Amino acid sequence: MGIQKTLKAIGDPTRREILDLLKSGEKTAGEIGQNFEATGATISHHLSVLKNAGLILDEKKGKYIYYELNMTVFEEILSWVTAFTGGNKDE
Amino acid sequence: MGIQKTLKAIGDPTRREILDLLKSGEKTAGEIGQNFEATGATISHHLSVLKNAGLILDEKKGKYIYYELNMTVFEEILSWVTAFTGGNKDE
DNA sequence: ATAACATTTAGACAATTATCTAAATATTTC
DNA sequence: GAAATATTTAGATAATTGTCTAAATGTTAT
Repeated sequence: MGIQKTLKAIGDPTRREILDLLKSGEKTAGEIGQNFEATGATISHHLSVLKNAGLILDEKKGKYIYYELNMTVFEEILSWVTAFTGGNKDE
Repeated sequence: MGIQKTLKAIGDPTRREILDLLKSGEKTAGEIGQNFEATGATISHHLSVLKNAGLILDEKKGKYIYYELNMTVFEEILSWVTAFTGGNKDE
């Protein structure tokens, strides 16, 4: 997937807030959107960027789409950072 | 300084390459620039963004300006990531 | 002092991005 | 099947960003 998209994705404050919300468990697009003043379309766009960056996963359940964090990709970010701080992770 | 500037700064590939170059020790703006096709002005701009984000420090030595990594801020990024991965940042 | 060198700053431009409104798609309920 | 609900997609626009050239600043050497 590449670290570029991922690091770019977390550079936006709205998207980081979405990630923070998902810390407490999966949520629908609507539930996420309720925490912001932006329109649903805008939140949908951010969700799309996060998904495309691998940071979140989506699962369709009937009328709703549930989003949740994808820990795997957070580990990749961790690897990138620890390559600087010295604490050695894979690669 | 705030994590926003920092995460935004590492979202650009040229800037990440600059950070990678500095892993092996401090370098002048000119030395850094030699690794890219971009003009000196462009590299200078990226150095300015990185410095403003706290990721690098600069020290003027006569005719040259030396840049080096600022580990402190990398630790901040690490904290942000580990808040997701559940890893304990206090140990 | 003047020239040469190292780097930044200023101003301009094109590409990218965040946001909006309106329309489209998909699912459930009546 | 039509209406209601949840979410995305399309198209437009304004703000941000990466890059360039040209000019400015600061330093060293002649």
